[in-house]
Amino acid sequence: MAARTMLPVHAAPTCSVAGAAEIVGSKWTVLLVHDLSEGPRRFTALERSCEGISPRTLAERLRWLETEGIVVRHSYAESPPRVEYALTPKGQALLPVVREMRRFGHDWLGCGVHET
Amino acid sequence: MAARTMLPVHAAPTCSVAGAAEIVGSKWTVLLVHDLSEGPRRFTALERSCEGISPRTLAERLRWLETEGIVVRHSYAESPPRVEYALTPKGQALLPVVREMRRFGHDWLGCGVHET
DNA sequence: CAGTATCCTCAAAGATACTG
DNA sequence: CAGTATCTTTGAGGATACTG
Repeated sequence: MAARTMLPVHAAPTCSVAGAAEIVGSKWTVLLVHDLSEGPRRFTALERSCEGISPRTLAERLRWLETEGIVVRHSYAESPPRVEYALTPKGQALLPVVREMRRFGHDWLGCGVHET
Repeated sequence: MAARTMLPVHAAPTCSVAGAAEIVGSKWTVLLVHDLSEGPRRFTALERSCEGISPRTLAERLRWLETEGIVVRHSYAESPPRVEYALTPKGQALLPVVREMRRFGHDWLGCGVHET
């Protein structure tokens, strides 16, 4: 897919499925939620687990997820600086979707057998 | 989201979630599966229920879903011509994902309350 | 470490018109 | 009815380099 419009977000989609699709409709979004489901993660950790994402895209996605209320950013004024991202309750509400996606991938795409 | 690459499909994604995201990662795909979950539908019917999709895009999406084995096309040599699209077992396996998406949309996006 | 700043590519998909 | 043919826009997101 391509130039899908990822951002209208508050245009109140016609149906709940379409609304969820706006959010789920990105490989990165889903992957990030999946990663964060195991606990808070730092920028670099997410960068590593999302094979091939660029820092630009990662920062953008995280910012977007934050405005969607799916992720929270916690910044600790330490040295070296530490920032962690975590799921909000809304973000956690997305986990059943991710779970079913994983099941589907496992059952029908013949992959992910050994993964979490 | 935008110019997301929707088609690598057989590049065997790293994990099952990513694999499913390749499929679910389009508003249209999900909407079409959702529509077809109620039974076979004709081109024009799908065109109507997918508010705003162009015939070009619809035809393309359907073709893609067909090659993915998610949808079957049945063409009846009548006059006027009739073509119907239906979900395959693989396509039906996607329904739990759609169901969870709908639940999420309903619970957190405040929409879809009266819809199927 | 956790990002920004720039530049650029490229494919999804809209609009419109036409056809077997 | 069920699409195809063109043409064009658009914007996500990759690459790379730099910074508080």
